[in-house]
Amino acid sequence: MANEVHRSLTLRDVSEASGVSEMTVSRVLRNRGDVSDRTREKVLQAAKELGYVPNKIAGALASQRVNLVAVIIPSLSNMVFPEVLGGISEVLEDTGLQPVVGVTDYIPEKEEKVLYEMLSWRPSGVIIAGLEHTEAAKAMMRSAGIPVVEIMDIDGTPVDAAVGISHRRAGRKMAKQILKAGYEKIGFLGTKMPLDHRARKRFEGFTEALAKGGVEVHDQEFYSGGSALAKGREMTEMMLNRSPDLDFLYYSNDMIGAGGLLYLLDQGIDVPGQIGLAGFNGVELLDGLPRRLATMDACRRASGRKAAKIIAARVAGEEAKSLIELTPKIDFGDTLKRKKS
Amino acid sequence: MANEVHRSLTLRDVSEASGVSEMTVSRVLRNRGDVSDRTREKVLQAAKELGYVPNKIAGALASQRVNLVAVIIPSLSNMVFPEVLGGISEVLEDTGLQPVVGVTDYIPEKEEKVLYEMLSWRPSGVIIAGLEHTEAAKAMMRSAGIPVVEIMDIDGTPVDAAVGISHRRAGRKMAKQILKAGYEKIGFLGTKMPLDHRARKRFEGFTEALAKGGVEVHDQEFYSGGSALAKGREMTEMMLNRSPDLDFLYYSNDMIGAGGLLYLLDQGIDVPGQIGLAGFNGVELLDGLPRRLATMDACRRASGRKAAKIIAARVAGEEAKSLIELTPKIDFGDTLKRKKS
DNA sequence: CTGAAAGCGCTAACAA
DNA sequence: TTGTTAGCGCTTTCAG
Repeated sequence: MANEVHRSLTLRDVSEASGVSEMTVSRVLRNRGDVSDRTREKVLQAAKELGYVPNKIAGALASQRVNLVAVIIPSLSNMVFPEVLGGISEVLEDTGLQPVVGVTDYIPEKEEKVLYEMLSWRPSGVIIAGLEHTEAAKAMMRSAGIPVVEIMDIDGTPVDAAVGISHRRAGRKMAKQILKAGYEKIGFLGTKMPLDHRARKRFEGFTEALAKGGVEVHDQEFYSGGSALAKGREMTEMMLNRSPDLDFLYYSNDMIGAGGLLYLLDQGIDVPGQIGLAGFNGVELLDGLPRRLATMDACRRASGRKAAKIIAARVAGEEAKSLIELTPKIDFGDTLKRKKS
Repeated sequence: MANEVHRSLTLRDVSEASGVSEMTVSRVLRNRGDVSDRTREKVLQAAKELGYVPNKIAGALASQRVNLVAVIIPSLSNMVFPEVLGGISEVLEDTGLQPVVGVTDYIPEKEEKVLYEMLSWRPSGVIIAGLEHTEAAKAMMRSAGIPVVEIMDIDGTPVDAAVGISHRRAGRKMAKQILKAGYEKIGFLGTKMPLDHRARKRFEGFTEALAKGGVEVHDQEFYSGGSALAKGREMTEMMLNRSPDLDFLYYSNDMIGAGGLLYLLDQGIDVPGQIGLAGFNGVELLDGLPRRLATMDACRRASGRKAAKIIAARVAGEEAKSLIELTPKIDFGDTLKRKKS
């Protein structure tokens, strides 16, 4: 007993214990087909007593069906992604599908590897962040023969379906509001991540719309690593020392924006009178700060939900819309003047 | 072509395309056994051209080996858990094992379900948060015949192996420091989560150590839902209105502690002179706040790493220590006096 | 170094 | 309502 090699229980064990054929046991355990109440009882009883756990590997191989949805995201520590995941889980919960998460750390090669790894388990669908992937990755997704939804961005060409906001448009929108409020000397602070395409697109849209208003970004600063809040503080200090005449700071995310806000408040600077601020994301996390940072919500939960719905529909053999643009709303918070000064 | 039903490529397709037996193709693709360079070339070439992705389901069924490790945690939005995951991934990365995450939302029944679901994929090991599980869950883990590591807590009896800190001891330790610094009227603020056993144990240890010093918790308050930062602010305000004579506030996590800190600073209260504060966790996220909150680090990354190492060792057939207690360090920050006042 | 045969544990399809 | 038969796509084992 003690030294016995471990062997999982099989249908056969349950079959023998209950005196019912393997096939019928299988039917009971899956709630498929008609089985008499008496037989069902016997089977359930035996399965429970033995502590039988079905082997999905064998099941999947035999049925050619896997109830898994591959979800591939850049990071878990960004807060953004857990929320997307929440939306996905919420919808998948009552479809019999299950999300399985893979993380890429914003590295295309890792994304490719993770994708390959996940596809080798033959999931029923893929939800993947962004529209930028290696050629090999795109090829894999195209030839996998399963629904693929790219989320959180729609500025580009999806492999199959896409759900998300236009970051370019988001950048433009914020720029317009800033100009409208009368700010003129604008600084930008962001992450040093050439591979964060969404941040890049926001920045592009932002500068483009400023340009249309005859304004250009006056100073900019990028960071990498470390605590975002602390970095926001430092960068803001550096930038204002260098360019004391700035009247607006646009941050590529709310965390560094919050750091900047705390710094300015420390310094006794009038926000948004003397300097206005805006971030991006709508992070609920920050709700308790002394002022609410102006921001724009990226529709994370909704993205997750809609993407999951597309997958679920397609898996069920239904048609589903394949391009959904969500519209982020600006939240002026307390750090962006609302009218021309 | 267009209406063709999708069928994944198989070893057989590669075999035919390369003119090499399926068996040899399999060997090449897994780097197993000796294969001549020429054959290898042909196979690799064919596989690449076809875009073959191996079917791990079939592979796992045939080999009775699955390179997956089930990781079961209460939540992804808690920040704590992504860090643990980081530690796990870091170690598993070079072992050929892959973490697969399941989330329980702190609900025992959901934990049981998630566990069942994951075990049905026959993973090579389980890493699960906490020591409290339903009887059924414990039974499943015991009879799965794979290594199981319970993490983030060691106050209890593990099913198999355990890695983590003693939350009871952590609570005691903080209480002692608070008393030592001379605080006497102490309030506690936490989450209303009867199922967060670790927070509960910290609280128990805390009150116990205070009692030894002849002090008891003077006031307490619990919250649920909402932004932790904002809640910390509100709760602190409420509590101080109710009990203005408090001289120390102990929070069950850093986020609400930070909210409290911001509130006190707003009010112009002298921290830590008039009121001292402490939280729990050592959240790097908060580094940019005006003051550093006193806290205690929960060794999250280390827990993940050690747990993964135990799994990896056991999977490799090696012995591995099965109870590892990590020791959290107090960080006094700027909100806890260091000597008797 | 390469190949053929036998199954992994389950389910689809059909038969009784 | 229940049982039988034949695989699913791969790897193990053993034979060349």
